[in-house]
Amino acid sequence: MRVRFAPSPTGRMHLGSGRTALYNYLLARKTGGQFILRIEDTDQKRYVPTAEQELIDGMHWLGLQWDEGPDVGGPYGPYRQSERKDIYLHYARQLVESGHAYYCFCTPERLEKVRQEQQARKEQPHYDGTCRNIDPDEAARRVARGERHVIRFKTPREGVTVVRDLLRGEITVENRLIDDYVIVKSDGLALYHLAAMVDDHLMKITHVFRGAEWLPTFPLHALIIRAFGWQEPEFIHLSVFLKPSGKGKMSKREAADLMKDGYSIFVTDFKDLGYLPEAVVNWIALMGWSYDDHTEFFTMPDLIEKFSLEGLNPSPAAINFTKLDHFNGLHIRHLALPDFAQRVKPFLISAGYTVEDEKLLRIAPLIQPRLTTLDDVVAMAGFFFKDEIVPDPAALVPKGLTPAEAAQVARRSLEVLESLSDVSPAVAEPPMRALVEELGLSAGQVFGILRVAVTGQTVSPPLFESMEIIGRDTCLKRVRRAIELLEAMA
RNA sequence: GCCCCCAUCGUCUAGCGGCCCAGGACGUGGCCCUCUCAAGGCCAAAACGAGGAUUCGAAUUCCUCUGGGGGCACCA
Repeated sequence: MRVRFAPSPTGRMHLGSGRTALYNYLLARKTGGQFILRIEDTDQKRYVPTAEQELIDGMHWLGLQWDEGPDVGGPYGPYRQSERKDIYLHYARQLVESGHAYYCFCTPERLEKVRQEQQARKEQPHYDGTCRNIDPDEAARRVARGERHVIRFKTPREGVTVVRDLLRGEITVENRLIDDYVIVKSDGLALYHLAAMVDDHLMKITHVFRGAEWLPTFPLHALIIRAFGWQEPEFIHLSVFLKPSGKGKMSKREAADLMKDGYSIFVTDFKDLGYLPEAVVNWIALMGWSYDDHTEFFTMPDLIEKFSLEGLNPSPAAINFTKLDHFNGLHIRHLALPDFAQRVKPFLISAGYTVEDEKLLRIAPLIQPRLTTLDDVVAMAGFFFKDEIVPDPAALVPKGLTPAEAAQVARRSLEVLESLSDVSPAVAEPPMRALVEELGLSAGQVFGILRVAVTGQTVSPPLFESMEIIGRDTCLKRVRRAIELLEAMA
C-alpha cells in the first residue's frame, strides 16, 4: 500500500490536515507500505514561504515520519510539484492529442463577463465552450505562434460518471454538470486536478485520503484518470472538522478567539499550549474513526495496530476541546516519571525558574495526576523553585477562624514542627493530626494555614510531601513569617 | 440558485433487520475518598430529525421532506 499526504503550503497546518496525515501514516505503517509527503505548490500566488517548514515541524511533532518526500528524496521524485512542471505539460499535451483536452484562448476578462451574465440569469457559472470546437490544427498553430492560452479538459456533454468512495459507496454525477476545467494555466503550470492525478499515478499511490472538499470535483478527477487509461487508486474522502458549535468551519476570527482560551486549530500551536503530541494524536484519530464501542485510549503503536478503514465515519465532526483536555490528562498520567519530568521542564524554565533534575524528579509524582496541560505545572509547582514566597495575608485565615485564632494555630503548629527532626509525611503528619484533634478544628483549617504559609498558594500538591521537598528549615522560616503576618492582622 | 455529501444523547461515537424501552466516552449533576486541587470509584439525567414504504419485526433497507456541511476559480 502506498499513500501520500499532499498539502499545499499556503498557510498554517490545520488540525484537519494533521488528521489526514495521521490516517495516511497509520495505514502505511500498518500494512508495511510507504508514506509519501508531496508538496502541492503549483499556485505561486498563494505560496507562503514558511508554510512548508511548519508542515514538516507539525508532522515531526505529531510523530509522523514519511518514507519519501522533498527532504528525504525517493524513487519517484521530485516531490514538490513546482519542480514537476514539464511532467504535467507532457501529460496535458497527451490529453490534447487524444482529444480529451483542448487549447482555450479566452481571456480572463471575457470569462468574467460570461460568468456575470450567467449569474444574472441565475445559471450555474460554467465555461461556455467557445474554444471547445476550434479545429485542433488551427489551435496548434495559434499555440505555436505564441498566443496566450490555457488547456481545458474536455468533459463529455452527455451521460453520467460513476465514481466510488470507500466510505460513501458509488456517487453518480451527470457529465453536463461537470465543467471544462482548466488543467494547465497560461503560465504553463498545471492545476491540482491534473497535477495530483498525474503524480498519484506516477508515484504509484494506491489509496488517496483527502478532504471532503474534493468530493464535488471527484468525478472530474476520475474522468482525467480514465482519459489516460490509468488504474484508479481507491479514494477516501474525510469529512471536514466543524467548529465546536457544530455550525460551519472555523473562521480566522474564531481561531483567534480560541487562542485566548488556550486552544488552537493549528497543530504547531499545541506544543506551547502544553499538550502532548500523544494526546493530540489520540484525539484527532477519534474524530472520524473508532475502534469499538468502548476503547478510547490509544498510543501511536496501538493506532498502527488497530486502525482500519472499516472504523471510519463519513459524517462531519465538531471539534471538542474539552475532550482534548481529557486525553491530555490521560496521556500525562501514562508517562513514565522521568519522561514526564522532562516534558514539564521547559515550561518551568520559560517561566524563569532554575530547575535541577533531581528536585524535579521528586516533585513529579506529586503533580503528575494534577495537570491537565503541561503549562499548569507553573501554577501548581512554581513555588518549589522560588526562594521567597509572599503569602496573601487574607488567604492565611481559614474559614471559621479569626486572624488571631489563626495566628494561635500557626504558633502551635510551629511548636510541633520545631520539635521534629524533619517535616516528611511519616514524621510530621501524625503529630500534626494530633494537634488538629487537640484544637478541635478540622484538618482543612489547620493544614490550610500551613499550606498558604509554606507554598504561598491555596491550591498545592499534598502538604507534607511538599514540605519535605521544600525542607525543614525553609518551612519553619515561612511559618514564622506567616505568624507575623497574622499577628499584624489581628 | 445549482450540484455533491452527511444525519444516534449538548459533543465524539458504538450499532451494519430481531442480542437495543439503544452501549461507551467527554462534559454536566450527585455521592464516596480526601489537608486544598486533582486523580480514582460509584450513581444519575441526556439521543435514533419528520413523514411515508418494505418486513412477522427497522436506529439499522428504500423514498420524500427537513436540517447541517461542502463545492460551483487560470486556489488547493
